[in-house]
Amino acid sequence: MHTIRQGNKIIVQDNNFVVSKTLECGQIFRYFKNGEEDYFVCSTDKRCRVTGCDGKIEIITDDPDYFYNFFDLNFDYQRIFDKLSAFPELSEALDCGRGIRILRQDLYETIISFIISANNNILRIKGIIERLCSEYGKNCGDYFAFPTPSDFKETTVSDFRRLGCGFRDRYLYEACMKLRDENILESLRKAETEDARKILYSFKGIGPKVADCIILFGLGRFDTYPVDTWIFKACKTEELDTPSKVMRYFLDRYGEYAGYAQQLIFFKQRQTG
DNA sequence: GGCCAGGGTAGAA
DNA sequence: TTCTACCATGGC
Repeated sequence: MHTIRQGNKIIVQDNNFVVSKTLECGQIFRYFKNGEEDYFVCSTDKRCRVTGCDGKIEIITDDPDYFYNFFDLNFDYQRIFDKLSAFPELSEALDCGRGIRILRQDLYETIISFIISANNNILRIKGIIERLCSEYGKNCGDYFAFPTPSDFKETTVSDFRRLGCGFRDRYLYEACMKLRDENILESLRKAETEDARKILYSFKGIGPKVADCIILFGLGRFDTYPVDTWIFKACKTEELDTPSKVMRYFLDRYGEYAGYAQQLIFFKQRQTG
């Protein structure tokens, strides 16, 4: 992998980076397709345009430092492919999902987004988040920022309901209150993964699956294995007949790369049913 | 018109 | 600790 920075542009030469797979694998909801391998991506109050394929990607943005970290461009995924190739059951998922990078998303934005994701589908999650941004986020010209905790200061439970959040309305209201205390985010960043799970379980609306998504996408840790309906369908056996058994088994099997293996399986399962 | 979606909570057993 | 009913909403 090789990256070149030129002003407001980052050029990435990497055969293990496919823009469409990275954005459409369910880890992020604020992306907008312009055309083939051509997207706008929003995170917090920042935005970039990502284009390109065949090993050459261009990222155009006013904040190259932010998106260099966001796309985790110091990290070479070849290492993970080599490690996971040792597991024969992953060979198809590795072929299918090659090119997915795990984005280093903003922790607070990830917490809110994945509370919304519970028992929901990706299309609707995107719609809810866009309505939250346009109603409460800062106007940045031709897009809206993700609302900060203080932007939500006067948002009521019924406001969340009105914007289509459903039964998650009170979870979001309470989470916004808690997250106005910056110390929680710092505690999460400093905590060991198992302790981070416990902190996240103290939020109403966050259980095992959502917590592991937040730790994977918001803290960038791969010692996670979020089990949603797709993963459960793909992984269940006679012995592994509950989500918690699936989670424990594959956390142990794939270890420090479990989160990435999970993402490959999720992607393949959604492609092929 | 039921079924399903990046599930979780509360209460019961 | 594990089982069950229930929770809003929109696309299919």
